[in-house]
Amino acid sequence: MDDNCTVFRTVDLVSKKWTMVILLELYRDGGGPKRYSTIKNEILGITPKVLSTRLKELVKHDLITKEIDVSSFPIKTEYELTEMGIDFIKVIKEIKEWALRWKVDNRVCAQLDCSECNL
Amino acid sequence: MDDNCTVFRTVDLVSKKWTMVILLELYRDGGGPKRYSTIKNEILGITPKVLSTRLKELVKHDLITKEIDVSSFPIKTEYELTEMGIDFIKVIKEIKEWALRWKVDNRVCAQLDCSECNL
DNA sequence: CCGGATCCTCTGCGATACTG
DNA sequence: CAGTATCGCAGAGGATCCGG
Repeated sequence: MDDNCTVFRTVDLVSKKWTMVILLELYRDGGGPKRYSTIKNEILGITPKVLSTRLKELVKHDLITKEIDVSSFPIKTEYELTEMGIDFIKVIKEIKEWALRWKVDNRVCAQLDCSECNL
Repeated sequence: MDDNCTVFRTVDLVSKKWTMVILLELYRDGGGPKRYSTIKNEILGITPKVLSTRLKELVKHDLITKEIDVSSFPIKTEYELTEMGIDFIKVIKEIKEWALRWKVDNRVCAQLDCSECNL
């Protein structure tokens, strides 16, 4: 198995730090377009540089789209999952199912069944 | 969403670099126990330090087991997926399915349907 | 020999400040 | 508001070394 393998390269892309969390955030609450600042404020602990970097990667690989509204002030940028990005959410759902089967070690998630994530 | 969320923390664990590739390698060829050197030689590009670190993490979180055979010479260590680890393979399979749906961009994988990964 | 540990380098991430 | 600039540190890459 080397970097000529599709799965290998895909894993390398999506398993970068914060990537799945960002995708999950864009999926929550119905999956509509979300602004940079909204994402940053919802994801606790992420820094602007990393968020910016990840968003660019995701746009480049067509998992999300970026729309800039220049007419408004202040400038409004919105990110949204593509069909391909939405389809990837099922992977994260699978991770959630697995985690709940094997690793439920805190009361909050056990009670809520991770409903906060809207998964 | 913060680090009190089970999904959040699980993603942080499994999305570390090389983790999924290692799990996949332990699943290939029937999923029997495999030696440190075998894993290192099969996964092109991984360094001994990172492999060692990831294996420890995976043992700690019960996704794999480590068995040391002191009686033999040279000493033989073998790693093997636990039931929990095997169950996680379905996540990686889901990633493969997704990759093949959206990202088949090289002939090798398109032809082989990633059969080299035994997925 | 095998299964790592060690040392060093270098990219990547975290934290804060700042700008078009 | 949506990022970039800068700095410091942790983690990954590369080579070598070492105990059993």
